[in-house]
Amino acid sequence: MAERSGNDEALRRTSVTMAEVGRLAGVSQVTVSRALSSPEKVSPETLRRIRDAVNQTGYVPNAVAGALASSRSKLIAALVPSITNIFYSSSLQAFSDIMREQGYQIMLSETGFDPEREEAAIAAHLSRRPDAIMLTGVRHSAAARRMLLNAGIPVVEVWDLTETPVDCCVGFSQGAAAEAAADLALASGYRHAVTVTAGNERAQRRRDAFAARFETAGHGPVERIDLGPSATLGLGREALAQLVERGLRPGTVVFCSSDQFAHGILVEAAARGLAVPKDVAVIGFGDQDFATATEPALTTIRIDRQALGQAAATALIQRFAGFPGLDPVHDVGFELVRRGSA
Amino acid sequence: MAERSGNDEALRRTSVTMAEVGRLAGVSQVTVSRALSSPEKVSPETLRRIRDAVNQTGYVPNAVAGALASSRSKLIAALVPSITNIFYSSSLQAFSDIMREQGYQIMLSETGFDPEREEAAIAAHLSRRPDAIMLTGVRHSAAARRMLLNAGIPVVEVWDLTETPVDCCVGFSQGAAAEAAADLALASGYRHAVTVTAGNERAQRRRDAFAARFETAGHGPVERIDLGPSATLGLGREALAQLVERGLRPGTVVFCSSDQFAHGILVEAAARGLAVPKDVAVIGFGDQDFATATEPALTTIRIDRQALGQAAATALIQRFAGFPGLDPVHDVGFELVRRGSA
DNA sequence: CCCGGCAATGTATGCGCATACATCAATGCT
DNA sequence: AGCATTGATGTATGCGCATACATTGCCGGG
Repeated sequence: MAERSGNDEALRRTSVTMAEVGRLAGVSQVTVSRALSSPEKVSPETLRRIRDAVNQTGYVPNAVAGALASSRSKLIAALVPSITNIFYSSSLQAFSDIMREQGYQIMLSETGFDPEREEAAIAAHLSRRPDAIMLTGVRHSAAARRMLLNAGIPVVEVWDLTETPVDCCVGFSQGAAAEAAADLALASGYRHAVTVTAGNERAQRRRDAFAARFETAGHGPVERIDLGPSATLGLGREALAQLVERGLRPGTVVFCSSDQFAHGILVEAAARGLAVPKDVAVIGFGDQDFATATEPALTTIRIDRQALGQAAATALIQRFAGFPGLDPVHDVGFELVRRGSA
Repeated sequence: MAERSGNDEALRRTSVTMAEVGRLAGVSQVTVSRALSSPEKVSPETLRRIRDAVNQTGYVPNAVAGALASSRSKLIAALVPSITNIFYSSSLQAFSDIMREQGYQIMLSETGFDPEREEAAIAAHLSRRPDAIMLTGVRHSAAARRMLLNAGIPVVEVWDLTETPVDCCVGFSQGAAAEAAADLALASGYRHAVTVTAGNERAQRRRDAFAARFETAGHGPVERIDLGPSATLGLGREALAQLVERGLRPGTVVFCSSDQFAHGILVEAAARGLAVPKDVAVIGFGDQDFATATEPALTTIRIDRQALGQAAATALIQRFAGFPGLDPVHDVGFELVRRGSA
């Protein structure tokens, strides 16, 4: 495996150690260690010799040994439901960009919205002794919570808020966001509502909050179309098709758990010659990049996913720096963006 | 940090070790090690006591120490250009699902299509002594290649093919895929072509191959619209708008570097009352989930991203098992999917 | 001229585990 | 009965580094 090489001086199989580098530079292992981690503590001449030796041997520090010795791994565990879901991947991207700048690397696992998988992943990750862990959501199995508490490392839970985080959380109120959408729909005079919801708990909480608000206002019952775990344009189209077949009442607004569904509804409406928002109004969720470019543009709930990931990273960094008391609950909010579709 | 606890017996700060578990179970450290890694070598009674002790203490194995002692980390490094890009995230998902089943965990970094960032990420990852590494693309800096070869671990490069992989590669021919699209366009009678291309090297190779084929057939020159790094529906719309302003010739086909662009062109065409494929034909790339649900459905090049990730994982697993000679180059192919848009 | 202080380097140690090897008792075989 | 074999466990060791502490030489002030 990777056996070509040969063109290099450095073709050992057993990897180079600090001690070998030191031997070559005429110093001890510890001086090499210092030269790499705090060069100002080593004389310029020695530093030069050590750097030469490093280059000559192709030395790559063994961070495993370093982590064992120092009990700081510079690794962050990150658990997301799904990396193919732009919600999570884009906030993870912002999160890991900041962490990388600080010299941390990311160990990633997907949980598939499954608490059992999450629990297994937490156990696996904790055995690597990460310096911190990022979780998605605030609901975890009892065993998971126990492991996290015992680990004694900073923990940040993202995307949801709770009064009782394991350590701290960064998110927004799903309920408040959905209620804001309901209020907008009511204020705009829509009197019939349908929810189109993906099969995950966060989306369902929004659905329920939207429906409750709408029905409390005396306009109900809200019809619910619950779909599978993945939010696709095609499923959105089918949802509207189904709705039309069952008889679409004028003044109906459709509240979607993601912009993909909403977009599908727009496409299907266009294909059927229905006018949006006149014949059917649509509210999305997420404000994804295409939301401004649909026809009409999507009214949706914007979550600043970048900011969410950054806030999560910042929370951990603050904890590393020893400000554990700082804002255990951080609300990044949401923004209802009114465009053409509702 | 995570200081609540208290409700548990196990509220130490310095984490439990095998030796402590052993003390509690009345055996030595090594017996605990055996009980966990090969329980069949330990008597049932001892095993029971050890398991009790593990539960009682909330023992979490320290994989860092394990890795140092055994020089097997059960970690896989994975480098992708961008996790928010569904191309890479979905094949990464398939890749890591298989790896997880085999007991491996993933360390992830993004390279942003930047060889320098890639090189830095490779160095950082190799210091963690992963058991293998997955890279995207086959072009790497000289230093990166050297480090990879010196590391002496299996390396798999995905998404592209080359005769000279560092170790092995799994992908398809970008050029052949683009040429197939050009052939379809030519066979369908389109005589003018435009490319709409995102700012990354793989997309550009497809653009060039498409244009070359089209022009070689005597129909040129192919007009090129080169856009930024991210492929969005909005940019696709703008591309068509720009094209129309410059005077869209009848019988034009637009070859896009991604389905997002293609979708944007469909949306803009609809908004302008242009018929697809009559007034303008569109070929996408990727066969993303929405490609069947657009109006009309997208003609596109399908890449089986799942299969790609799985093949990459399989290649590594085979190498672990000691079949290093097996297919250093694995072509997963592509499929031209003809739907309504061209 | 002597001593305190600092800069530069070295020595010793252990992080928590896997692994090679040793021990010991029980068992089977001739 | 004697010996090899096997099962169950223990002892010793070191992976490669960080860290606490020790050492050495040099400089300047009193």
